[in-house]
Amino acid sequence: MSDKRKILAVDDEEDILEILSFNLTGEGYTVDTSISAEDALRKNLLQYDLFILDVMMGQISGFRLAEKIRKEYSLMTPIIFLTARDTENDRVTGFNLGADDYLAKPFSVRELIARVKAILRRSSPPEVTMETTYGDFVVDTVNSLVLADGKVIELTRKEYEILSLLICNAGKIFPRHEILSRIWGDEVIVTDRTVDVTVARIRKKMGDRGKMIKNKSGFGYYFGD
Amino acid sequence: MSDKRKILAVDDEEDILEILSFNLTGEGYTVDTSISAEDALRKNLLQYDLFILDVMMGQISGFRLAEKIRKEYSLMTPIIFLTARDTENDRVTGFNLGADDYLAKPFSVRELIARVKAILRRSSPPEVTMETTYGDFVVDTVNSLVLADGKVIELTRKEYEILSLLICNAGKIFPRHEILSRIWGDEVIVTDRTVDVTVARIRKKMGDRGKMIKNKSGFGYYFGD
DNA sequence: TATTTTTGTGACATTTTTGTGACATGATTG
DNA sequence: CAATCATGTCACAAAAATGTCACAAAAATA
Repeated sequence: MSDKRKILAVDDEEDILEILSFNLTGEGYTVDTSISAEDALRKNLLQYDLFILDVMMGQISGFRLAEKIRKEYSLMTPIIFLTARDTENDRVTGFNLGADDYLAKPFSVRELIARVKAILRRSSPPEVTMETTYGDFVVDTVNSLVLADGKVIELTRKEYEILSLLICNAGKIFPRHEILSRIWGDEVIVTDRTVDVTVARIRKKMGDRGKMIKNKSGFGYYFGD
Repeated sequence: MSDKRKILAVDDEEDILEILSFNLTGEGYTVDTSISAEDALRKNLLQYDLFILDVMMGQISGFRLAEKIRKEYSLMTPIIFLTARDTENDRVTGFNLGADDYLAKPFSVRELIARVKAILRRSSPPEVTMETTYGDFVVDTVNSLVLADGKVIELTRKEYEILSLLICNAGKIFPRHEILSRIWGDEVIVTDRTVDVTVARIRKKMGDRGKMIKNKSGFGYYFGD
């Protein structure tokens, strides 16, 4: 996997695609384009680091496509919606889907690039490291596994994400809202306490080693011994 | 200096302020509130990272207040306008002032949070490792730690916030009410003496170095040797 | 669709932190 | 050098944060 960021732009206007492609390629990104949502769905969507979706397209709207992407592919991959409409309703739908940003047509190229950069900068850098080790713990980010002393700890999705986050940043304290934001995403609203319960479950599955997930009252959780 | 984002909400409805404060605090932001524009102008507006302004308020409207903020304080600090009216005209006025967003009442808490997050994320570099040093003291604002001679001083939340405030502004004297306002926020009602007790606790945990937190009788606390 | 697994929530127990009153000590003012 | 006010200290109360469990809701799977 190259460390170049890959973007998929979907719009039913050839011109727009060209503008996007030309300018973002110029910034050093790899850009693929699709003239329709259907077309986009034929691609391997896992490969992209960012989606730019037009809201109004033929059969399947940008929102519907986003829904599909979130549901069937990466939950965290950022999305920028392009829209001419600026009604309250559209905005809300976008945010609830987990959109990271909105861009109203006609947009300035400058603004577009700024947004893309901002978003990609904060979304995690391309996976160079596939294994992180701490003590006798190994986090295998390729297979989404955490091993303790060579043995796999059976974790569910959320459990894995939290534990790997903590181990990969051992020592660093993560406040609840930070964990929520990173694992659940910014738009999903779940109680803070959900984190506690999930951590409790992880600890249980870790048996004795569960103690290594520490809590600093008032600050958050961290990993260490 | 904390890396927590500070928000000032201004609305003439007590209820709205409470909703804003409660929900945004829950997301990890520090929230101050003002019941009027006049009240808001009495605060140090430079400290905030985001303003949420009601458009329709008593003497001075949200727009006027925004104008003042832009003119006399930060030009770049984002503003979210709350408004019941949703006419084309208002929108334009708002955006011309440099408003970053609009939120029509009644708004959904979910949407509010999504907007705030989106705006704040955009407006600032995430996690720049910030370390302030004074003598052999180091304040690590990313991990919320204070180190003395390389060793971590175990502090609770409030303790940490006070100590880091003092160290990061070593030499500057902070009157009690200033500390209260900064750490506890403006609405909370706790005795001045609480500060004393907390300082005492910090001093104890610092052992010998506790002496470095000085008090100037009648003025307040400061850090130095 | 039915079944199983995962995730989210409320209720309650436990632990940690924070706040307060009472009193001691020290500083400031006239 | 009183008288007064500000600060230090302690023990305990109140509140907040965290841990834990049982169960409901939602999602994944068969």
